[in-house]
Amino acid sequence: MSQASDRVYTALRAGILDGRYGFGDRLGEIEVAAELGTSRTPVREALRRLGSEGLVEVLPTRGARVRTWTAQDLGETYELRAVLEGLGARRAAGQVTPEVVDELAALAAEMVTVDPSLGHRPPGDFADLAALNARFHAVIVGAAGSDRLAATLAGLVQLPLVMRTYHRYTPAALARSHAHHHEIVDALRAGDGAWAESVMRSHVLAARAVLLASHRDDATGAAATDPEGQAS
Amino acid sequence: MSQASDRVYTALRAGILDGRYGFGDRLGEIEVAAELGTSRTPVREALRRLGSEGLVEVLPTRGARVRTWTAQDLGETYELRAVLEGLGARRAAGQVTPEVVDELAALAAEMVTVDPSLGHRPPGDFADLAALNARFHAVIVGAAGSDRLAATLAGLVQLPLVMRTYHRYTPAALARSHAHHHEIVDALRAGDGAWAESVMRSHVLAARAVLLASHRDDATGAAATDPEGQAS
DNA sequence: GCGACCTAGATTGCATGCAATCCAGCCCGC
DNA sequence: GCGGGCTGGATTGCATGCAATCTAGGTCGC
Repeated sequence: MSQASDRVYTALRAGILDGRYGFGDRLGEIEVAAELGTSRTPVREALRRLGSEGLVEVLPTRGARVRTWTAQDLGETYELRAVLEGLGARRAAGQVTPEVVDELAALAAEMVTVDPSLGHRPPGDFADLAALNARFHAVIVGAAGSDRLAATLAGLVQLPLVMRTYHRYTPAALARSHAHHHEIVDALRAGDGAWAESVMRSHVLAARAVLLASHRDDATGAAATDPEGQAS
Repeated sequence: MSQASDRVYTALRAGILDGRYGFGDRLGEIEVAAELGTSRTPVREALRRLGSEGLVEVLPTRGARVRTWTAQDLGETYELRAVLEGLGARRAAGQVTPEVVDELAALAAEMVTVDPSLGHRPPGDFADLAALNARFHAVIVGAAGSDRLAATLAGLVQLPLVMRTYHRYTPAALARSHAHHHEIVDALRAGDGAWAESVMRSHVLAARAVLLASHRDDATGAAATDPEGQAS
């Protein structure tokens, strides 16, 4: 991990996720290399890697740009997440240990306690909620015990981080999200794969609806550049 | 596409798929570069790219090897294909044009005519059948109209090509495969997404069962190195 | 005789120079 | 005045040299 290539990859990825690089921004090899104090070679590798993950688009002989997302991209990605995370929940239901279920229950409970819309945090402070949510989903995918599934999902779950849409959730949508989390925990504890899969799909498709509605608003109104909050 | 990096990628990929490079074979940068008459730089990029697609595994400071597949890998990959191609079929059913359905029907019919088990080809000659089958699935994914789905599946459909398992299909399994193809065409023509999705999932899971059974045989008996035949 | 260390070879990772390609602006012709 | 072609600048793509790391073999010590 002390490899220069990994350092560049991590730095670029972080820069894209926290908005330091905006959509469509050009990522010149020389420019990035100078910025990170390395040569072009590791930068090239990092850019290609980010390209294969869909965070940047690399055009032959024309360099790399931070990928811009259309409403269709968002819809398709969440459709994939719905079926894949649903599969993960179904698999997890059949083999998850009580300890892991307890951990998920704790995460679901803690998410409620850090929900700004419930007055437990300053309004708009979705950082903790986003982190807990990401962990909740990661634990379930891990419990599914499929490396291939985890690898496939890895390239898909970064998108919501980029979009930072948690701050567009209405209190009602957040309450529904919490309810989904608790229901997923119950389904997993019951070992009911069909139930867990169904709720998880609903959960992701509900997030999809929020994101698409939010994106529509972005298109019509002015896009608020809120630095916090990341979506399901 | 005349880029050296692409040429190396294509050559390595072809070499892995047709068995010229066997499982676990080492792919040294210098060795491959000399073999293809280029320098190490494009070879490095091609290897990383193949690594991100799962065809080779790259270990830090230890080079790349052709990935070896466990039974679990195979099972997981086909499970993913089942839900993803199912999703593709469902989406396609809602928007496919009659012309594309006709093309699929033609492909399904032609697959029957080139099936060696039906006496229309020398025994063991699965090359045409595999090619037609790959095209059949690609057309459906294309008709789904989801770039993101297509990209995700792209990294998954290469595996059956590597495993070359068509030659392990029994005549009954092949007949079932043909029946699935025709049923998928009927479901698409009817615009019935639920039906199309269900059959497609069955189709892929049936292929999964064949592959896993075949893999078990490989483990017990001697592995026949058949150069032809590629699976669903 | 066996095991740990140490050295030598080989290979990957990084840096940098050069060639090819692309884009922008300008100039020329109509 | 306007469009097409062309040249200059900049950037990517490829090749290669050097340093860092790992593996394998041998040697020394116990």
